[in-house]
Amino acid sequence: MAETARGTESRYGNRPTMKDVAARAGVGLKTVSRVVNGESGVTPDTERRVQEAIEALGFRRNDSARVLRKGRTASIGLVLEDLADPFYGPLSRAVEEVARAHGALLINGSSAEDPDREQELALALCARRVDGLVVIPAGDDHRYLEPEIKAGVATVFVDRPAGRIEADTVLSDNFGGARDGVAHLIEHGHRRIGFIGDQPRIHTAAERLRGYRAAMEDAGLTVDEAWVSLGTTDAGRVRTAAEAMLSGPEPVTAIFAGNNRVTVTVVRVLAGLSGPVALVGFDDFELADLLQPGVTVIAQDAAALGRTAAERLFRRLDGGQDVAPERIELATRLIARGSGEIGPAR
Amino acid sequence: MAETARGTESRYGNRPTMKDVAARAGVGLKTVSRVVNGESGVTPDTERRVQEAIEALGFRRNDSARVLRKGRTASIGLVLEDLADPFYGPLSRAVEEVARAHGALLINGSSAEDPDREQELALALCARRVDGLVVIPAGDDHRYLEPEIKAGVATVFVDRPAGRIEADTVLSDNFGGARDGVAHLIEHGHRRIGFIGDQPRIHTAAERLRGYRAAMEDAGLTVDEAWVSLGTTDAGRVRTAAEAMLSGPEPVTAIFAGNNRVTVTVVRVLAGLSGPVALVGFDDFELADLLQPGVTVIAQDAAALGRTAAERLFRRLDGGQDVAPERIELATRLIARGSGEIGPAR
DNA sequence: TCCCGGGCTGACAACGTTGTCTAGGCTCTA
DNA sequence: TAGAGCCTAGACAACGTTGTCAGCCCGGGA
Repeated sequence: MAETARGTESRYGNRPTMKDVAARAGVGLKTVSRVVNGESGVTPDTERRVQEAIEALGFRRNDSARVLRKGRTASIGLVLEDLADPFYGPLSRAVEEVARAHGALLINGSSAEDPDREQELALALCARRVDGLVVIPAGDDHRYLEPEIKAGVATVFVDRPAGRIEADTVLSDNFGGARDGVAHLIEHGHRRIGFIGDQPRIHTAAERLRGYRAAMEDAGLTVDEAWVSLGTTDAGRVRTAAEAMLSGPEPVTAIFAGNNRVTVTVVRVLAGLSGPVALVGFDDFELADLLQPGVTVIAQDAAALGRTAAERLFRRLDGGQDVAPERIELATRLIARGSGEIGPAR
Repeated sequence: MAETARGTESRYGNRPTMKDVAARAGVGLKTVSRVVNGESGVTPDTERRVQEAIEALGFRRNDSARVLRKGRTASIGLVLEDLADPFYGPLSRAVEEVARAHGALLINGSSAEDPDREQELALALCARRVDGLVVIPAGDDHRYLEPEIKAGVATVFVDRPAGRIEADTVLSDNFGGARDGVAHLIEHGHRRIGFIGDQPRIHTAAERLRGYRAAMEDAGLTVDEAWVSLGTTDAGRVRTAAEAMLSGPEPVTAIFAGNNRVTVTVVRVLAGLSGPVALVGFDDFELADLLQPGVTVIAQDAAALGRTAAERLFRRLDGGQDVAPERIELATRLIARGSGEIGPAR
């Protein structure tokens, strides 16, 4: 009825652009841009007219176009193993907080521990032109990221080191933590100690196993290979492994569990047993203190890992493109709660 | 030394574009586009030349530009309360899986239970032109999303309903679940039952309280307002509340905990007590079965909430823009483990 | 009165990609 | 052998925004 000549004023699925706003406010395109971005040099009266048009049309700036023009997306990517794993929640959250403090958005995805999926995800994030990337590696060859890093994508690896490329890395002291945990069991009189861990191709698993062996060796103990079990961390596999090393003529009297999932399964197995078996687990978990007995753990600080990595990333973005890659290792902490202090049955 | 006339071949921070690839391969721009997108109509020989140029330059398509041209981003946003909360991990993961199945990327952010931050985040996601939005509301007024929804952003609310707008919503049966849980305690002989919940402005908290009151009323019991405590779910507040209702001349003999964080804190309080107090908590949590006694809970299926919401969202994106908003309510399930079956002390 | 300077404003190109359209070369058939 | 038809390839505009630059208008000083 009124002026229909104006064009596509917000047809369904057809969002208004600055051009529409400009037309409606009777100003130039660039003036709208100035108002939207809070730049100076616009008369209060003009600004008001533009604001009204924005309001009326429900305009929102298209950041894709903006990114295209400006080159930076103000977003970073996070590739982790599984968001549903309680270890990664706090880590992810910490990264997000740092990103937020730098005005960036976090895009994340789960690799499900699959190297191909990790690569697919990381490259998809690069295609969105994230400014930086935090990666918890699933694979062990990251040369596919080389062109991206060279092109300026700040990249930091967390929890596990990058494979076959130089890059910033933030790790926990997996070796030292495991060694301390096993030493703790040895101190309490154990000689036959089992180790149940994740697949050996995973760096953390390998390091923790190394720590186990080192502690045993330091104490002059020989490891019976029947005490060592590596593989997936699903409950069935872990249960079988635990039951195997707890039975037989020379059963282990203590178990070192290689990560939180393993620990929980082992707790369940031990709960069905009569005799006392000692347990120390890598990774702390909620309620560990409320179990009977409380579960002694090697705690790593997931939030600190995330925070450290993200801060490193933004330091690189804020100028320091050419600093040499660094490897940062965070200490672990033994939290004694009882399960590690059980002496061996005689 | 050789041909420098070619231009900016991948200067640091200056990524190669299709134009660069085209120049290097000696073909037209559009041909590169065809190869990159796997379109047909390119000679094997030409394709090989282009692939080599891509490889050599480390080219990767700029999705920002692509999005700008095509209109769809193949990404959806998730606004939730806190990624570090174990309840949201599986939910987020479920949304991600559905998104992945539809070839979309998930961008998520935490509102930290702050309505302003929720709005800021949701609108930032809209500015990135996500195709859809899954929101776990922190605020109770979502009219700010109206222009976005009208413009075609498929939006689904989860866990709590949208405020003051019509939109798809996926909820648990908070009222029914709480009523069942409290009825369970009443069945086991309790008459004085406490309720510790989240802030009443949060929909789930209000519904659960309503369920509590309904169960009490159904059983002909009067609620002493000293038994009801609502507020933040930090451990200090909850501990104080629990201790208050457990002391005095007429202490409660059972507690219904309004969510997982409350439950855990209450478990800790009860662990320090001598007398038996019954407990039922809303939300299941890992290891609930391993505590002594096992904790009886009302379980909701976080993954199903996320999956249902995401599927609804994509159904809307894949054509059904104009279906009327729907409210889907998922059933809860009482899992009896012992703590709810304790009879009242006499 | 004229000129100069400063403050607002808008025209225009560019960012990197994709859709459309046209040109050219080839094969196949009559 | 000529024409039709198909297949490959490239030129060009457009997506929505921002940086650059030039023009306009107004007030003040000479």
